[in-house]
Amino acid sequence: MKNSGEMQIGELSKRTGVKVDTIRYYEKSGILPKPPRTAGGYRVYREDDLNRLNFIVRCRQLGFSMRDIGNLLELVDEHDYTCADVRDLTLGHAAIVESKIADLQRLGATLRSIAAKCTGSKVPECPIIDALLDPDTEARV
Amino acid sequence: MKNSGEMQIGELSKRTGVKVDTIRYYEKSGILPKPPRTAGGYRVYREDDLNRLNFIVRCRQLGFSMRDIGNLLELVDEHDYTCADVRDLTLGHAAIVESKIADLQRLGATLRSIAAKCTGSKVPECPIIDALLDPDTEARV
DNA sequence: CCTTGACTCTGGAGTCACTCCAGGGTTGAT
DNA sequence: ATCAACCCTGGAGTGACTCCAGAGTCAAGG
Repeated sequence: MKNSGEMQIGELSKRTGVKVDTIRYYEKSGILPKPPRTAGGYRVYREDDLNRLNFIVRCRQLGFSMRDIGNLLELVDEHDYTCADVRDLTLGHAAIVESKIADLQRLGATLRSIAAKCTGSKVPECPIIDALLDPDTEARV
Repeated sequence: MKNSGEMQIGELSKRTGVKVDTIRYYEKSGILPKPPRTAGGYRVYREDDLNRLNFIVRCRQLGFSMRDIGNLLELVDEHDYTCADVRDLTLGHAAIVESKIADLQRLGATLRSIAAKCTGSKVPECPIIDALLDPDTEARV
């Protein structure tokens, strides 16, 4: 691609770190627009697509679902969002993240406490197995 | 089921909180043994199955994958595990949990910091969107 | 004996967010 | 002319379920 901002899917992939297959998947899912094609049927992307894809990547890294991202992009595309809409989405997501952290912390504590009971010996009586078999083990997540 | 420990799938489901479909899925996946059937083809379960299923539930709640659980149960079934084997599996899993927690904590901090920039006003310029569009936002997970 | 309703069966499809593959076409350089 | 490196499509696979349609089973009531 000689032209300034134009590239094909491989370069877009390299510049965003998103796999080629995944880019096509995003297109099929509707969060990336269908790009124009060359005579040979190759997709042609521009800087805009690069930015949009980077946006998607960042959202995914932050744990937003594709549905969330779709909503976000729809708002952006329509220039019809309020900042409050977006903040709500973000804070709602942050709350989910918090509770996941709490769950995992309880989980980690349980795992460590049952592992700590283990002597590492070769006997077939294992406190970990026992703990897992015991209905009273605190293992609520 | 008049007999002491015998029950069919619905009761097993109620007593473990595992959906009927999921129990059948566990059977198909090989971590629950194929139970005997009545003349009519209904699965018949006993207390043993209840215990095993509770074990599975507890492991799943602790975040073990079905593959892990399969390995664990294989060891148990063969009476051929050492306590150290099991501890290794548990601690390996605990390490993964720790790193997930760290990831989520970074994630939560990023979400809160970008949401904090938001005024909630109705203007279409949104600091959250800007932050997401900005390639320098620290959003590594 | 018949019907009703609650239960169960199987096989298959759907979910999410990709990932991989086979079997082919395009492009640019040698 | 041929070669490697790219690109295309459609379909299948992942994990851990969940849901469904359409059919069969069983116990109780009329």
